[in-house]
Amino acid sequence: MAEREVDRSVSQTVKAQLALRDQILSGTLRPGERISELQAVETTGASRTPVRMALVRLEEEGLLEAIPSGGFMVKAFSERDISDSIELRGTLEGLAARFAAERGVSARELEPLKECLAAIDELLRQVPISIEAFSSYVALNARFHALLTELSRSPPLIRQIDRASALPFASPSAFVMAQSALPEAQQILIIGQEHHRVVIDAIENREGARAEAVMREHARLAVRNLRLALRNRTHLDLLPALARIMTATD
Amino acid sequence: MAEREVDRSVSQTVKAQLALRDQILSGTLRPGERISELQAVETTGASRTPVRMALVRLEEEGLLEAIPSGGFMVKAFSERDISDSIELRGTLEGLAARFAAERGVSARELEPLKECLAAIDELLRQVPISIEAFSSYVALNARFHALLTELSRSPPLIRQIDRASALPFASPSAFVMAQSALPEAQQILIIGQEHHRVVIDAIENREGARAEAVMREHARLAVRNLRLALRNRTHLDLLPALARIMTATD
DNA sequence: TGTATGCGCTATGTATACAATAACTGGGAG
DNA sequence: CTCCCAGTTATTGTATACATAGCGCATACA
Repeated sequence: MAEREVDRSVSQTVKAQLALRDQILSGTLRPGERISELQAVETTGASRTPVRMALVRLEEEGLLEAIPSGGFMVKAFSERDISDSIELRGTLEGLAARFAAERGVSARELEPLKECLAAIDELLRQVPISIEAFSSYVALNARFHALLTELSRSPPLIRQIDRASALPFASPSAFVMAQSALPEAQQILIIGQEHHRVVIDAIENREGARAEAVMREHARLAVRNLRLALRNRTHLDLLPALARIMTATD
Repeated sequence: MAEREVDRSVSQTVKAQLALRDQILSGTLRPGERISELQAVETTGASRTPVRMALVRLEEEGLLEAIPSGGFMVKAFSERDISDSIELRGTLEGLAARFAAERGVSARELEPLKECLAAIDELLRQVPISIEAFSSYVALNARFHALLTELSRSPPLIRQIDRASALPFASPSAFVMAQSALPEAQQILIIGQEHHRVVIDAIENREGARAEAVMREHARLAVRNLRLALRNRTHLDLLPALARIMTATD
């Protein structure tokens, strides 16, 4: 190669990891397919060492599976896998909410959460919600969940929640995306927002069990709606990454 | 090097990973200490590439922390980190028990669990329990937890529980070890066994909420006893790995 | 004497060469 | 015609060489 002008500001490992993840989520690499290191080297521009590091990280992340005889393949997920992953994240977020409530949170710490809540309230006043408002909602919702997780002040728990959310279909955003495919989207967003409101109230009043319960309910709502959305196969194109990765027959 | 007679049956990466983990847990590498790749190459016998792979995996596992400027250091844990990790695992195992109960488990699948239960019952008939019986108990207890996890039939959940148990102090065995330091060890083992009995009963009767609740109680018992054991600093030498890794001041 | 700057060394990130194994293909025999 | 074995090829696992960035120490100047 002549163009040895690599960008040193970000490591080749990270670049390869991002590029490969993108290839998986965009469908360039299909589930079950073995990933050729050589091919990955060509498409990512990095050399074999950083590519291999990226592959290991993606395996730990859950997007790849190690092949016993060597190498990696793209993992395939069933509908059950996906709903379990959402429920799993909800359970962990429930624990985070409980920790926050039991350990106490200052008003100052709760402020960003309340701002998020208010911003979403504002968006939901529109009927029907616009496309732009919807993408704002997705961002705000992700922020709300991240802030809530932080409130637990438990590094091990935060770490696990991050890991559980790494799978694209288990992230809070995926939850909202799935909802968007349904005709009842607006109502669902409103219910979700009510859950957010209750969890803040529970944390403020140091009601651990209630905070936990509502977050778990929040996740179950997501699971229910995901199932509904998947029944309407016509809506699947709204969830392209999901449709591509969900090929296992359960 | 002249002795180029490496064992090809297990990869150098795995060997390096095991060796480094052992060095961390045995205290050769101390928390906060930067891990030198060169030194790791010398002590493990593998070359830099597998050593680096092992370091990445140990980071994902949670034993190491990446240093922004490059390289890895041994992570330090606080008492809070450790009790949170145990509660975290208990929460996940609770979800596994719930899944098993709700989704139904055949008598044949439950059989190994019941055998485990009976074997532990047998051990606990000894008063006081002997050292050999105690190590059998540790093994049987770990097996019980692993079997229970499997019953959830949820690969994503099983994966997360394995990850949560990877940290040495969060594994079911650590729980028992911590207990062993207490004068009331025998009683605690009996209570733990009662939890095991109840969770099987709940799964058999498809009582998801009860199965979940008892597993969470099981974890809280572990947390409580760990705290008690840590109060008795004289007992800390019974938990050497724990004492070494737990240096963060919280 | 203290601080700042520059030089050198060491350790990490990256690239590539080499070795070994697993898969595939072609040919031969039953 | 099919199945099995062997050879070849391609791909992964491992080792090492090279480049670069960061860190420390020493020296010089204020």
